[in-house]
Amino acid sequence: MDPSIAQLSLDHESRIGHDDHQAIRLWLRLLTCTNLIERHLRNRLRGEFDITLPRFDLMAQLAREPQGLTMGDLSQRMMVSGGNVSGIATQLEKEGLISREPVSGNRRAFCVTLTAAGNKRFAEMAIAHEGWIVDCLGELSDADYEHLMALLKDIKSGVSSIKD
Amino acid sequence: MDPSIAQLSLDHESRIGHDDHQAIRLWLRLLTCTNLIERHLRNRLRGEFDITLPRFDLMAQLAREPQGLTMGDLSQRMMVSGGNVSGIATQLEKEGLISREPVSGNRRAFCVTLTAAGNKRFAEMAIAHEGWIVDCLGELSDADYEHLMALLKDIKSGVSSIKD
DNA sequence: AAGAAACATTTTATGTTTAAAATATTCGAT
DNA sequence: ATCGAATATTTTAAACATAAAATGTTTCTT
Repeated sequence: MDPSIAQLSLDHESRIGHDDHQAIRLWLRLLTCTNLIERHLRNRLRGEFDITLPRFDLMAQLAREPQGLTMGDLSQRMMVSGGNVSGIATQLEKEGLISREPVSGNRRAFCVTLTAAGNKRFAEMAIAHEGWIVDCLGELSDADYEHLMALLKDIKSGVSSIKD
Repeated sequence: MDPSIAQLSLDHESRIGHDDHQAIRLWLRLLTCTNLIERHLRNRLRGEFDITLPRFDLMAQLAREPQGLTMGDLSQRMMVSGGNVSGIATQLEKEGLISREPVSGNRRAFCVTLTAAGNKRFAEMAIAHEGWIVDCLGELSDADYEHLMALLKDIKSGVSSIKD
């Protein structure tokens, strides 16, 4: 086979060589799947709602907590740095989708909530978003869903237990 | 249960509500697993070799193609934009790990290859890198590996077939 | 009550990533 | 031969991400 043509696959698995190990192959496949889906969601959110995935994620957290969350709560739940949340919140605030108000009794913290406009907008987006995910993952049988969830749970707890 | 305490999990799955659908739960777990592993690899590469994951990925592509790749090849294989590859390559070139040379017969393209120093450095990193991945994924049985690979393959081909 | 430590957030500096514009080259169809 | 389309790359602007420093607040210890 012509070596210049042999390796034209377009994803991360193109990185593997024939004698690499099982774990690397699995990792690259996992990475490819996640990246493909994430990119799809990003493009859809951008194209249909003119919003980025991080902004959507922040709104999703707030949608589940009508009483609001502090910046620190958001940072923890989104697993990103506080500075990052600060920047994303600033933009959503500028668009009128969230509000940041002082917390009575703790002048360090802010209580972040969806505005009425933010709630309305998120409700529209959430329906579409769920549909896109079903498009990506909906072909699996119930048994496959369960098995995949279980395997990923094992991986997640394993990785979480690794110290830096 | 106190609702203010009920949802303190620290990952993307904190986003799910009790009546959300299967597909969303699976997607969030997939995302969490990938992000945890990716973050771990990033931190390790930074801490032990002072290199970023994208730079490592670019070198990994070149390591498999000793005759070199064009910028466009790299963009396709790494599944990132050309501008991105351009920036990453500029940095690696400055560090003396890759070289960009004109292609005879096509003055638009550049042939990118690992330098001798790049090859040596990559060989060291690749061994450590594989070890880290085994640390993250090594607890799975052979049967689980195979099953997970198969499930992810189905997802990958399904997502790939979705048009933008 | 005073000082130290911990907390909550923002700012700054640096780096990654993308889309889109700009530049330059090659190819193809008249 | 030349005009236009396609190709290959770089540059630019905007968003995202982190770590570290800065700011202000609260709590703990003495």
